Amino acid sequence: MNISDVSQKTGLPAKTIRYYEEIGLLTPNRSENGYRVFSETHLHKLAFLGRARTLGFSIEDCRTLLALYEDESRASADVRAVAEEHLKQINDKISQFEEMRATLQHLVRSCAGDDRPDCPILQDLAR
Amino acid sequence: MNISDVSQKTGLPAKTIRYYEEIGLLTPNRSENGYRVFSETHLHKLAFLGRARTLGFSIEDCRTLLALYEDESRASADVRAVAEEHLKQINDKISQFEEMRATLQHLVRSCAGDDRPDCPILQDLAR
DNA sequence: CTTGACCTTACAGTAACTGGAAGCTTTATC
DNA sequence: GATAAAGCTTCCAGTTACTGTAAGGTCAAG
Repeated sequence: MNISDVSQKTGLPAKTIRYYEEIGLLTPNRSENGYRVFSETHLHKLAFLGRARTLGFSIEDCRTLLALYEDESRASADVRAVAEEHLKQINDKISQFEEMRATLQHLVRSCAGDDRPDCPILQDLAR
Repeated sequence: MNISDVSQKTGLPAKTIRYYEEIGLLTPNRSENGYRVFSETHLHKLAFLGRARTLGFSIEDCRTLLALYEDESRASADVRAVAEEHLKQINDKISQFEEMRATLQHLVRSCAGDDRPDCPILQDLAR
């Protein structure tokens, strides 16, 4: 399989697939002309990576998860630890964004939004 | 005022203040020895920037907001438009993170987290 | 007069790609 | 068989908003 087939099947841009190779997440074979050749295994790995990225895992987490995935003697505790840590970070981020949202909503609502210069939003920022 | 005073008063790292100058958000004066000298106005601008960044506005938004702040004849509608757009983006992000959270929570809960290799998390990623 | 704190610039690195240029290979068309 | 279009390659730069580090000038204290 050439890269565009894999791109199409996994939904990952070819650029991204090349990038994943560059950082050592997978190593496709090469045909004589230098083109990358992907196997079913590579396809699975890329799908795995795509899914993990969709769930917000960092590339380094992905590397870890991929290693665990391939380690038949892994402990599920190790996998869960990675996921739990990530979940914690997501919760933190949501909290931060919700705080921003609350403030912004309040400010937007209190701003007339007309052609006059008076603006509670700017007043808040400047306080 | 030297940079460390400003840093202390605004809570912004000196590095960040220098960076803001570099990208043209403010232009402190210089004393003979080359040290930056900040006025009260600079201090206000930096506080403004710090607050805007806390609310998640991008640097480019900050630039726009700062310009509006200094434009006495601004229309509050322009300010509100920036804030509303930003709010929309935050809402999008929250939605995305909440989706991740829901999936991750489910997966974490369904994983035994012991020394056995069976793991629903990996199964999901590999599906 | 030296030590330490503070200031300067300049360059590199971060995360995870993305865009674009220059150039080879393969495939389709005439 | 020539040529053009599509697809592949590598390499380099740019993105966001800083942060770290190095090398070196300046200032206040003892």
